[in-house]
Amino acid sequence: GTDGPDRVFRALRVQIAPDRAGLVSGRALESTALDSADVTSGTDTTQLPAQYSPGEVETRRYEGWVEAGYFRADADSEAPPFTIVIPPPNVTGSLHIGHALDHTLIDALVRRRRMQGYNALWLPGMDHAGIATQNVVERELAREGLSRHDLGRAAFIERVWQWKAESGGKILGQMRRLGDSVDWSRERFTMDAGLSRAVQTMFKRLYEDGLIYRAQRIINWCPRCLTALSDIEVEHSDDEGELVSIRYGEGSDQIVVATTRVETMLGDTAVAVHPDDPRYAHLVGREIELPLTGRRIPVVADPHVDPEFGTGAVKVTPAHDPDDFEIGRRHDLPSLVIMDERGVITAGGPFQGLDRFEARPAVLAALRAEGRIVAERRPYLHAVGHCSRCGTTVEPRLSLQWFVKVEPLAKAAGDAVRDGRVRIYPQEMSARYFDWVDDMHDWCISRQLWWGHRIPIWYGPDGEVVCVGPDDEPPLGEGWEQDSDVLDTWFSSGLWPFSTLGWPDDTPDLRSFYPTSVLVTGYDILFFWVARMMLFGLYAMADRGPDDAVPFRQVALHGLVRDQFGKKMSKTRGNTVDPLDWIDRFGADATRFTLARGATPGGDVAVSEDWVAGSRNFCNKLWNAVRFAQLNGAVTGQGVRPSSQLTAPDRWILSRLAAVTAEVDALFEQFEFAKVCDVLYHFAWDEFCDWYLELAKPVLTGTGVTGSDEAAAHATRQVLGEVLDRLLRLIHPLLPFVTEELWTALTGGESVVVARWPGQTADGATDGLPPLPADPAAEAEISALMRLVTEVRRFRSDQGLRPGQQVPARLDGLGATVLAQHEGRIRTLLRLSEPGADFSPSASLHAEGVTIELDTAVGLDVAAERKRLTKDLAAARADIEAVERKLASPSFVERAPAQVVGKNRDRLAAAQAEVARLTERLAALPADGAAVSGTA
RNA sequence: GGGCGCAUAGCUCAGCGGUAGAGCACUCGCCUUACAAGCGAGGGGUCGCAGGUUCGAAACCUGCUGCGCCCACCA
Repeated sequence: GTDGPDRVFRALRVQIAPDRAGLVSGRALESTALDSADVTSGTDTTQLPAQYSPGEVETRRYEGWVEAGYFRADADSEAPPFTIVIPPPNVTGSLHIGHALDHTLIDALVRRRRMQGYNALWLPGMDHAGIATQNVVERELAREGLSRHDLGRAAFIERVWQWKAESGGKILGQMRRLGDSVDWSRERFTMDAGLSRAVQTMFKRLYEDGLIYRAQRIINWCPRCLTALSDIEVEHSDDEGELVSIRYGEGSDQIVVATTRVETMLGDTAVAVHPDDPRYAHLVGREIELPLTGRRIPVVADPHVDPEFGTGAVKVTPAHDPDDFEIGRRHDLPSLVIMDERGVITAGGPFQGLDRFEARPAVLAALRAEGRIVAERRPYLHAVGHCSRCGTTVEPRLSLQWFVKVEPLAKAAGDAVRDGRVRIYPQEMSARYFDWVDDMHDWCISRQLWWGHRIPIWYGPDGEVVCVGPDDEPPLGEGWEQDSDVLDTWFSSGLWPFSTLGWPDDTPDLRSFYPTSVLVTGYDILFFWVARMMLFGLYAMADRGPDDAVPFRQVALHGLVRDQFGKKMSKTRGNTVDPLDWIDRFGADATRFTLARGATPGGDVAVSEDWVAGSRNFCNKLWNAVRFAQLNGAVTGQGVRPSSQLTAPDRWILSRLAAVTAEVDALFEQFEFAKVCDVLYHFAWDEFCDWYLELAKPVLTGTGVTGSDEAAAHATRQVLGEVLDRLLRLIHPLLPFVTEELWTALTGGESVVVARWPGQTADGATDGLPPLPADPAAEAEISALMRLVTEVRRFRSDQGLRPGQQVPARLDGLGATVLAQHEGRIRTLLRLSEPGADFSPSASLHAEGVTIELDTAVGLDVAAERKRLTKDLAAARADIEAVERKLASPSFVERAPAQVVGKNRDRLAAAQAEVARLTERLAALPADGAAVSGTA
């Protein structure tokens, strides 16, 4: 009573029938026995389909893995830990293609470590994303004609939780589709009770250490979101504005100031000039008239003013400009607030109630009417800050906020990278990190929002301020009230590497899995998130000592996903990609491979549908390689015979696989995902499929092989099985689904997810796979064979001969040797069925290589051949010239490494031989057309 | 305004001191009994420009040009 796909599965195993393969694993036999009905239904119908269909496989496999508990880490394990915490996606929406990239890379790292025998934990979770989520839900409410104030704080928060349940569920579903091997038993959310405890604990510690303080400051304010923003939540862009010069004062007491924000003049409380500026020395200390207001304001001298810029005089608006605020402090000026939290003028008078952008032209007009405008420059490009969430122009605003005193924390965060306790990949990116960490302003952490961690501060009726820890009782009684603000969402994300493991409690998870191993994320949140985790991790976990307090040992940064033209993806551009769409149409593996394949360290990834199709084709290639292996009775689990009993192609492919395995290991350690993909892709496709399988065919089918003996065939079946077995394991971290489907079918093993990695294993893991023998001799032999075959094919193609048509060739030197050893294989590769004839070793063995002889009697094209030979000759001559020039230089011979000189000598000899051979062949060619007689 | 990075085949990119590479696209020939989502062969690049260092430069240095990105309180 099973469904179709399962049948295909068992059928696969049936293919490894004992009579074909000789031996087969017990599991495969069991499977065979389970469903004898299918076995008898005939081999033709029970073969693997010719194409891989990911859809059904992926969901079935994923659920199977979760049920089997493969992704669950064990805090009591003896094995060395490997931990990655997910960069928690915002609950605001769904995962985009950038997440898919991030998850693909993380998953590949985690899966490899798991196979290597590490106690691997990938901890999943999500971020409550304070302002972003609140905005989304508020927008939703707005569609119902409601505002959050209509609901009230408690009901609104309830509503956000509801929203989180839906949206969060969607995200988790997407992660399953991607194949993320996360430990679902450890899923976290930044607003969980446990994490809230961590937030409160952290706040209290910082507060008690004097690292959190409350102060009246000019902060970035979003008049739309109605909250403070931190510096990094402000995005600057060069916007068109106007630079207006206004005359303040009258007669000899006049001074001209320039501003881009005319309307703020209503709040001016001084004019500042440079102390050494002779032009205005006489005015310093005097009061002049401020237009439109009837107020008189002082002229002060402040070194901040640049006498070179504009008129050298600055209007000072302490309540609405951070610089001016500082000047105001230095000169004890009053701060006059002329705007409310929505950016509406509250200064009274004719401008009362105007929005800041309406007030600007209105004030300008009024000034002009009084003849106060000296000059106007427009358009005037200058940097303007915008809210990173909604794009609204940020308004500097004087208000009472909570801040983290960053300096001591940032110093430690910088040092951890400087002295190598945390390594950033690629290293060049650490420069950016230092730029920021070494020059960080205090961090404004209070937000005037409802969705988030409430600031754990209570104010008493008599001005008392009490910080309430998670285990403290909040002060009760008349007049006590909790601060109404919430914390910046990055406050809780900064705790993520340890709050998720149980901190502040000393849990087994925290002991086992902290510090985490690698942090994988896009360079775009290096400042937002990575730096904050460094700040907080080093502080909170300081009792572990400097080495183990770090939140992660390595930071692997990747880039942004871009479209096929390298353009940034954006909704307005309409070039965004939904990862689910690609997964539906091409499969999760193809989607993952496409992303991984472009992932150079720190580099952006350009993708398009064509590339995904290419990756899908690769999956299909693997599928068919296994199909081939099945049909030919590949054997796994037996290892391979000693080299002396193997054919050259067998030894060659094993040797190559050994090299590839080592290469892949080294590349993974450097987070060179693109190269890992490249190496595996070319090994699997070019070397294994295009050459090895073709070479194995005659052995396996017993045709065309000298002696065609069964022992050799069995040895090759073992090699075929062994190579595919290991290859699938190597690719599994990148293509988890196909490899699982194929590996279990091929080997009868339980799951490749928990199969042992073919390369390096964790310290203490004793059951690694034995290393494969390197065999340089076999590699040389087979590459000679490849050259020979390629040369003949090229000739055939040049001459327009049909495949399989006899080629009149003479083999010299190595060519002859290769042919003598591999004639059967070569005949198969060249589709030459008849033995002997025009294709045989020649008696003339004057040099290495192949000589193809034109037989005009059968109508071969002399002109084409002459063209080819001439071209090759020119290339060879150019080569000689270049190398000779090099070798003629005494300084080259003296100074270049001996190896390089030797290589060049070899190259020269080879090129000279080539020229001789080509010259001879050219001379031997009949005149064009002349020899083609009527007898052809 | 400051800092960083990039300019290599039609497109996207790798190579970063010793014979110019990949994928896709393109041309030609093939339904070869694993795969036409395939097989075989091929064309295509004075490595942005100008100097310099070196026996040797796509790679190192300088300048220029053209693009990105990050940071930023110059009114």
